[in-house]
Amino acid sequence: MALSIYNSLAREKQIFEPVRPGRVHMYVCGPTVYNDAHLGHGKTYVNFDIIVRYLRYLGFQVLYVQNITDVGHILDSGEDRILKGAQREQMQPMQLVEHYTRRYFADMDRLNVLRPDISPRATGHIPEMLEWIQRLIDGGHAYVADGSVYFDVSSWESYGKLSGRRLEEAQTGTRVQLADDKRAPEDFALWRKAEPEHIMRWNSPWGVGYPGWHIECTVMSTKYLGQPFDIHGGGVENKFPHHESEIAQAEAAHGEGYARYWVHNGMLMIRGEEMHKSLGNFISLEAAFERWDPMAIRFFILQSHYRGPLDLTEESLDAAARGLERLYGTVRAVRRQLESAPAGEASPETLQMLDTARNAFEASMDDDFGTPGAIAALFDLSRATNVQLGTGLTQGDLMAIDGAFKRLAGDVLGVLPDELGESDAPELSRGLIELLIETRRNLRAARAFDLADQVRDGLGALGVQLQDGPEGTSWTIG
RNA sequence: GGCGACGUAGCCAAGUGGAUAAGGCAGGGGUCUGCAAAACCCCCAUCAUCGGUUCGAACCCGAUCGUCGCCUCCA
Repeated sequence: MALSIYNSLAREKQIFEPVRPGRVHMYVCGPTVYNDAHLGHGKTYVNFDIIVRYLRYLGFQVLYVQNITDVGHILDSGEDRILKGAQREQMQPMQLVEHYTRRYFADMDRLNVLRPDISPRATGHIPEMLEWIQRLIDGGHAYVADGSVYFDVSSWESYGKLSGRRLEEAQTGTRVQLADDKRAPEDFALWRKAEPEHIMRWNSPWGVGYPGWHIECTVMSTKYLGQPFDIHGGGVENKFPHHESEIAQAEAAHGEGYARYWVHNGMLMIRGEEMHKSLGNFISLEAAFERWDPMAIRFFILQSHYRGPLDLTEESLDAAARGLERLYGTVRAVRRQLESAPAGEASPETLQMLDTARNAFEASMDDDFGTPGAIAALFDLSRATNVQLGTGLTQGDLMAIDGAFKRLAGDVLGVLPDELGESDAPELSRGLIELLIETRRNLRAARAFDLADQVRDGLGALGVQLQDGPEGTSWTIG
């Protein structure tokens, strides 16, 4: 079955066909690094991480570019987030940017988000932006006004094709409240004249200034991925005006065909509302990690479809964490049993079971990266495996099952660490736990259940859970 | 006001025209166990409301109610 992707530009799912056979060039709008990353960033970059991972699983050679926005952007209010952040933290702008860039990557690492192949910074591409803007001016799609340069939206007929938004002619004749040199309110800035107090500034043919918000993505994606490239991703809230403007300025300079597939992911909600500092429901990833395992957060994100909104509550995250633990339980049991299993090849039944799971997993992923269905396939495999576990599986069987989990839950979904639980514990702890388990076994044999339970409860209070099975007692740290 | 998305069990969340509406969490009943946990088995929804289209709709169309997003920076 072929991979299909929902293309925002076409408003429908389409069979994915890369520009270059076997290769995928993909760009995703990155963060503005002026503050700590929050759960919303987590959702977005986990969503796109899955796309990259699955494309690689399918055998594509993926080149993944995600920018770092380190230029303060023009706000009509005159504020600039990076400058504000720098003032707040008593840092130079570039120092602030460096600080938060590092923290961003550290957070993403914990969520097991693979790093992009290229993380270009806006400030490193000013010359390319100047060139691009000049090309737009030369082509009659941009104009200079008092040291600033604006894209002339009226010069580009297909403006609005992504967002389905038509320009409101009603405003054209009215007086623009904002002190602007724009000819039309919908025109957007490519280059902005710097006020004297603006620290981040560069020389340009039009005077000292700084780049507009949309131009960096167009310039950097094209520079590293060519034009056209395959996939351009970002949050839905960027569809307009950001992505719409990107398309216009890209195609006005280089002709139709900027990015083939536009992929937008849904927002993360906190108890039904968008996360906002002003709403008091802002949760940084760092804070979330104190309460939940990063893997559980990742798993929670993947249990809903990337395109939909995801409503987060404490209960729903707790529920996801318990579900993930169920999957881990199976993998642990498989690995434990491997230590004492008889040699032998994987049986046809086992291979059949894995085939079924893999087919269901791929069918769901092929349908616009349906991670919820893929996870359901893993739960089905988990149950089937648990049933088989008591039937004398061979080393071949167990290795095949473990391999499937590693591939699907580990490589593709990224929710299965290489090591689970027990082996993480320091050697001394492991020795002590084993010793206590042995003692408890003797107590039980002597039918001294009170003392045996005391040992179990005591370990439980320390976070060590015991499970009695037909082949002895196993333990996990949770 | 304009554009758009959504409303599926106690909760989270798939499914978007066809035979019993995925999966997880929680809950109930069992099996196993000294007990517990884990695991396994069984049970738990007619898809916001109303009206259409169709042999057939949660899935298509219309209306209504409700929630949310974008239209200004935002992942």
